[in-house]
Amino acid sequence: MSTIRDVAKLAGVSVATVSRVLNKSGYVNKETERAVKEAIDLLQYVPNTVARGLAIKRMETIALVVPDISNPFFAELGRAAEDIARTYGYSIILCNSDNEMDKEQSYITMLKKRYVDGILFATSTLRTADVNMMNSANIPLVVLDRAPREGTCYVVRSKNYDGARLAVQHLLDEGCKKIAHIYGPQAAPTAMERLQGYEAIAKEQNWYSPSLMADGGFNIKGGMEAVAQLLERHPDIDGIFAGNDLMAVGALKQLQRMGKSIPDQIKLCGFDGIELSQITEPEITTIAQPIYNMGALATRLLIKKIEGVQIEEQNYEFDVELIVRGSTRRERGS
Amino acid sequence: MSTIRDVAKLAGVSVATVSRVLNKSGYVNKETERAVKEAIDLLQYVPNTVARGLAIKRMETIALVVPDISNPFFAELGRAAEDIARTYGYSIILCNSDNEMDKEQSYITMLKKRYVDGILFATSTLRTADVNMMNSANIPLVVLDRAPREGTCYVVRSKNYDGARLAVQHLLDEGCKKIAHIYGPQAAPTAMERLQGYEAIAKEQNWYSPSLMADGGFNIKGGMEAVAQLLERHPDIDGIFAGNDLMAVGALKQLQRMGKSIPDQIKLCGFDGIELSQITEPEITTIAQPIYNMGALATRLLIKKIEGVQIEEQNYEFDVELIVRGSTRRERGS
DNA sequence: GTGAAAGCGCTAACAG
DNA sequence: CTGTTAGCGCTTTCAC
Repeated sequence: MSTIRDVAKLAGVSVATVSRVLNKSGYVNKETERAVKEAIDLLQYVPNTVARGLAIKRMETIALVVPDISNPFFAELGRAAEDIARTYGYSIILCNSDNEMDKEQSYITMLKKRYVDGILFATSTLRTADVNMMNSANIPLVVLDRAPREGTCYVVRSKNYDGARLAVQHLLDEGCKKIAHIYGPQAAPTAMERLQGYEAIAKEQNWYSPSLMADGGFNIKGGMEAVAQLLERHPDIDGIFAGNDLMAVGALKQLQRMGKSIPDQIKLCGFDGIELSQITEPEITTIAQPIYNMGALATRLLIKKIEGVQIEEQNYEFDVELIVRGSTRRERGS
Repeated sequence: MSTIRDVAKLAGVSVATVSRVLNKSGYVNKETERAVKEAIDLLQYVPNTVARGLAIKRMETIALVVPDISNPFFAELGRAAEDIARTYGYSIILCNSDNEMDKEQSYITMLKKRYVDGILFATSTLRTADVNMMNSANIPLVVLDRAPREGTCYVVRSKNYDGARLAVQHLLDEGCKKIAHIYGPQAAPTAMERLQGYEAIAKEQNWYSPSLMADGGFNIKGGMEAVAQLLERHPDIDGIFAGNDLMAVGALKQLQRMGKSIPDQIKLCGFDGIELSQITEPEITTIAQPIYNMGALATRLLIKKIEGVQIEEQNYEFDVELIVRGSTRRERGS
C-alpha cells in the first residue's frame, strides 16, 4: 500500500499539496492537481483512515446503540442508518446494550477511545447525565424514541401518544365495548406515552379500569402472558391494544390458543408496523411508524451535526398511520 | 483526556515503560508497574485505540458483511458476532451488501483503509478471487454458509443437504404423497444444497417432477408466489418443503388465503429455525440451524486467526435439527 | 529493567 | 499557490 509520500514524490510535489487535493482544502493549481490525481490512480493510492483519524481526531464512524439488533424494529433502524451513513462515507459500529446501563457506559468509553464521530442512541436507558457527558466530551448524538429532559441533542421520534389514541379509537369505532392494553417496560418512554394515549381515551369510557392494563415487556412471550392474565381478570374483553407489534403477535397467538376468534370475538391492534405484523393470519392492524425513515433522518441529522451544519429544529416527530388489517376488521365477503 | 505521556510523567518513568505495562510486553519491575498503574487510574487514563491502531496496523475491529441486517437470520448472526467480539475487546462494523458484488468490493477497500483486523462474511456473492485477495492482503476472514472452492479460510456452515433430506423424509413419514420444493437464489450455495437434498429423496419417488420446484427468492413474498405457481401446476400437492423459514411463512400465508387447511390438506416444512417460524398459527415445522452458535463460533475462529492462534480444522459443519410443529402434525386431541 | 528516539500516515499551521 | 515541519498518541527497536 502506497502512502501520501509516494504520491507526493511521484507527482513531484509536497505531501501538503497532495493532502490539499485529497481534502479539497486550500487552493491548488489546476495543473498540479491533475498531476497529483494522476499519481494517485497510478499508484492506486488509498488514503489511510486511521492515520487521518489520529490527526483530526475523527474516524468517520458512527456508533449505533440499540438494545438488541435481533429485534426487527432495531434491525430495520440499523439498516436505514447504515444505508445513509455509507452514502456519506461513514461506517457504522454496532452496539447492543440490552438496555443495561453499565454496558452502555462501557460502550461509550470504548467509542470515545476510537474517535467515533457521533452516536445514534436508540435505547431507553440513556440518562440525562450521559447526554451531558457526551455534550461536554463534544461528541454529537441523536436520540431515537427518547426525549431526555435536558441537554442539547436532536431527538427523532414518532407520535406515540396520538398513535395510541388512534388505535383505541379505531377499536371503539369497530364496536369494541371493553378494551385492554398491553404495555411495555416502564423505563421506555415510548411505552409510557402509548399507555397514556390509551388511558386518555379509555378513562372516558364507563368500562375503564386499571386492571385492564398488563405488562408485556415489549416482547412476544410477554404479550402471550399478558393476554392470559387479562382475560382471566376480564373474560368480556373484546378489544386489545398492544403497545408494540411483538406483543401483538404474542397476544394473537395466545388468543388463538384460547380458541378466540379474531376479529369476531376480540379485535387486536399493535404498534410499530414491522413486517411481523403482516405474516400472521389474520394480519395485525397496527399503528405504523416510518421506521426506516426515522433511522434515515436521525442519521442525516447526526452527520450534519458532525460536519458542523447548524440546524434550528431539535425535535422531529413523525406522524404515525393506522393500518387496518384483518385483526380488527373482516374484509367484505368473508 | 490524558495521554501515555502524562502517565509516564506522573509515574516518573518513560512512555516505553508505560506501554510495556499496558500491553504486558517485556519485563517491568513490580514496583514501577505498581507506580504506573497508580498513575493510570489517578489520571483515569484510557489508551487511544486510533493511535495504537496506526502504530500496529490493527484496530481491534471486525467487519460483519451480511446481505441485509433486517433479515432476521442475519440479525441473529450479527447479535452473536457482536456479543463474542465485545468480550474479546473487538468492535463490529456493520456492512449490508445486498449480495451485490460492487458494494461488497467497496466495503472491502473501505475496511482495508480502516485497518480492520478481520472480516466475517455471510454473503453468497463472495468470489474465490476475493478470498485470495484478502489472503494476500493478509486480512483474516471467516466465511459463513459459503464454501469457496479454494483459498484458505475458515468456513462455518450447517448440514444443508442432510437437513433438506430430513425435511422431505419427515413429510413423507407424515404421509405426503406429492412434495414440492421452494428454493432460494441459485447464487446461494445453501439454497442449492437444500435443493439437492430435496431432489435426492424426491427422485426416488414416482411422483417426482422438476415442475415441483419453484424459486422463492429466500423471502416471504417469493414464498407466496411460488406456492401460487406450484399449486396451479400441481393441484394435488400435499407437502411443501421451503428452503428457508421466510419462504415458509409466505407459503403458509398463501395457502391459508387459498383456503387450504394446514396440516390436514397440505403439510409444510421450513428451514433455519428463526423465531418467525413460531409466530404463525399453526407454527411451522422447520429444520433448525444453531444460528447464534454459528455466529459465535465464526467470530471466535476469526479472533483466533487474528491473534495468530493456529487451528488445525478449517471446516465446521453444524448439525441441524428437525423441529416438528403444527404445520406438519396435529397435536393429539385437536 | 528502562529510556531515547524513530516511526505509523496524515493534517495543519506557518512561511515563503 | 506550495513546501516545511511539527504534531496526533502509541509501539518498538536498540542501547545502556
